[in-house]
Amino acid sequence: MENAFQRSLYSELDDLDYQIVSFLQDNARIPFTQIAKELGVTEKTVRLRVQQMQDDGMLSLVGVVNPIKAGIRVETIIFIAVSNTKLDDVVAELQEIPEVRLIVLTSGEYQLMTQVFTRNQEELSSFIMDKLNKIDGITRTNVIMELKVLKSKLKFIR
Amino acid sequence: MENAFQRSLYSELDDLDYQIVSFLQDNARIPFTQIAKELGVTEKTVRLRVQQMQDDGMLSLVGVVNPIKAGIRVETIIFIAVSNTKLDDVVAELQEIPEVRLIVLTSGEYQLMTQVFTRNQEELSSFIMDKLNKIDGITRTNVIMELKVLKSKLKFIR
DNA sequence: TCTGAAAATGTATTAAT
DNA sequence: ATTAATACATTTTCAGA
Repeated sequence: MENAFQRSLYSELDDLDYQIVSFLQDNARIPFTQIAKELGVTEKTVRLRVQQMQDDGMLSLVGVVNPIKAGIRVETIIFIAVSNTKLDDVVAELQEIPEVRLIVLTSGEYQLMTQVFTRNQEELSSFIMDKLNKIDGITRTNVIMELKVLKSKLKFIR
Repeated sequence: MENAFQRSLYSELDDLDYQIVSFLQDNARIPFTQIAKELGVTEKTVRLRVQQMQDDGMLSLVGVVNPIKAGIRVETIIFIAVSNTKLDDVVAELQEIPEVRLIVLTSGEYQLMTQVFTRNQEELSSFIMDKLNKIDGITRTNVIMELKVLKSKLKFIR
């Protein structure tokens, strides 16, 4: 019998993978048997595909905590310019700071973009004064407040 | 008998919630019975807490696809300045564009920060030329390439 | 806490490339 | 020859009361 789910030469995920993923994106704990029934394959097949995708690092099934609900009221983007010879050191220091959720090396006038979560303004100001400003090698920063998230498409669509 | 898991006055999540969450952050499909055994509570308690946290919007159990593995090779941050009267319209248009993963209203010289995912440079340039530049009301943009993610702490830690 | 129903797991087998 | 899908038996988990 013909297999309706052809694995593409060019994509790492085939039709079946995508369909399985689309269920799991909504609910990571949906029973494999239910996915299997909806897609007309066996539960074992679904389980195998999910396992493979996880092993390949394509798919993660994770619990995510809403930072707002967990008391994070202030989210900021801080761009950081660094003297070139100190970049590694600065990154190493930033990596140790819990308020720093994200560090990205970027093009443009600042080498680093960071996202910083704090419970309130006071925590932000003490982060900047007591931690950020004490790191050697930082030449300039640009603090941008996140006022409101207007769109967030976490789900991957082909 | 005293309850070892005190619900804090200041946090919406108590100790038990955090411990449950820390298991689910690693593996959203871990059996509740296993969490229960590790924490010395009943499976029912774990199930109830997870249900409550999900109902309250604190916790989501989701499948996440690694964009790199799914063919996304170019990630950019695009800051967008908009004439004030057109902000809503611009946001509405951006919301319809699939390459735009994230839109945040920000302080600073640009009102909007967006994150844009494309498969390659060509897709990025056609996004900018054919979509972004055709939106009425945008006065200035600043395109920043994400070169490398150096830290990404998705997990919430108290 | 208990219990039937549902789901997940493990093994062996078959099919496809 | 290797990889994936299926069938089925067993164990575990789930979701009520």
